[in-house]
Amino acid sequence: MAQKPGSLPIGGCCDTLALPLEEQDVETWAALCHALADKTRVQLLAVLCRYAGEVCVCHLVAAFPLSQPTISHHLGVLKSAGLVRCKKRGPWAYYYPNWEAINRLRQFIERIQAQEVRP
Amino acid sequence: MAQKPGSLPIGGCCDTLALPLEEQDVETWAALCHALADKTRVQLLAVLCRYAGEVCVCHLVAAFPLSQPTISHHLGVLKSAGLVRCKKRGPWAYYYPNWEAINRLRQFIERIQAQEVRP
DNA sequence: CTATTATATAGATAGTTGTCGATACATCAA
DNA sequence: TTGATGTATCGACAACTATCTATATAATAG
Repeated sequence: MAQKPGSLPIGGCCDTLALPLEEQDVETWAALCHALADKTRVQLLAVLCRYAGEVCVCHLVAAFPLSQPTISHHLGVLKSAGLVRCKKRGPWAYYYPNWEAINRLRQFIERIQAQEVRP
Repeated sequence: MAQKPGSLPIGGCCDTLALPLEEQDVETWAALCHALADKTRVQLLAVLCRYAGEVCVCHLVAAFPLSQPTISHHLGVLKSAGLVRCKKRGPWAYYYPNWEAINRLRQFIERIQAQEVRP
């Protein structure tokens, strides 16, 4: 078969394609994206950021056309990913964004974007 | 039951919690995150960005411990989400990042982050 | 044309996830 | 204590997904 025309000098010297990201980073970023891979959770995080400080779960349940257990589930997913935290006061639970995790997500995008070669 | 202590003046005037994001934006961002909600796809996008221009699929298949159809599947998911594009030259397929979509993802994070109140 | 190679698609399967109703747990009022 | 309310958990089910093998499609070499 023909010599590949666009055959890249991959890595500059060899034919082996190096994976740029370390396993742990891949794990972290995939987990963060996974937590935001659902429309309800994207909107939930946006609400928490918009009304940060804290938002009571009962308000969230009222704002979404979903059952209370489902909202609780989505909040749990966001919390497991570290994107939000919560504290309980009396019988109420208040969720709020974890800006550090959100920042990690932005750094991921920026690291990817840093590879772009602009004209 | 007791008056809620942390009861927020949500929205400033009423008890209804407004959803900050429009349906279409939520859809877009969830779809982008969904495409990156998998370790293999995160690494794939990183590789494509690192070696942009273009990367031949056969190199990708060689670099990952997964079957060729599985790599093809993941590239298809990234392509459906608009994060990458591809062109065929002869029998080879070359994938490359779509920086515009990656930028949309960064704008999402930034819009979320813009709500943060710094001390 | 035939054989070979690169890639995509199809089909199957095990595992995951979003959703709900039912229920348990915790907190507070009375 | 009893009842009411806010929240989390459980169990179930349908839908989706990551992966594989097998196969189809496309392009090129001989």
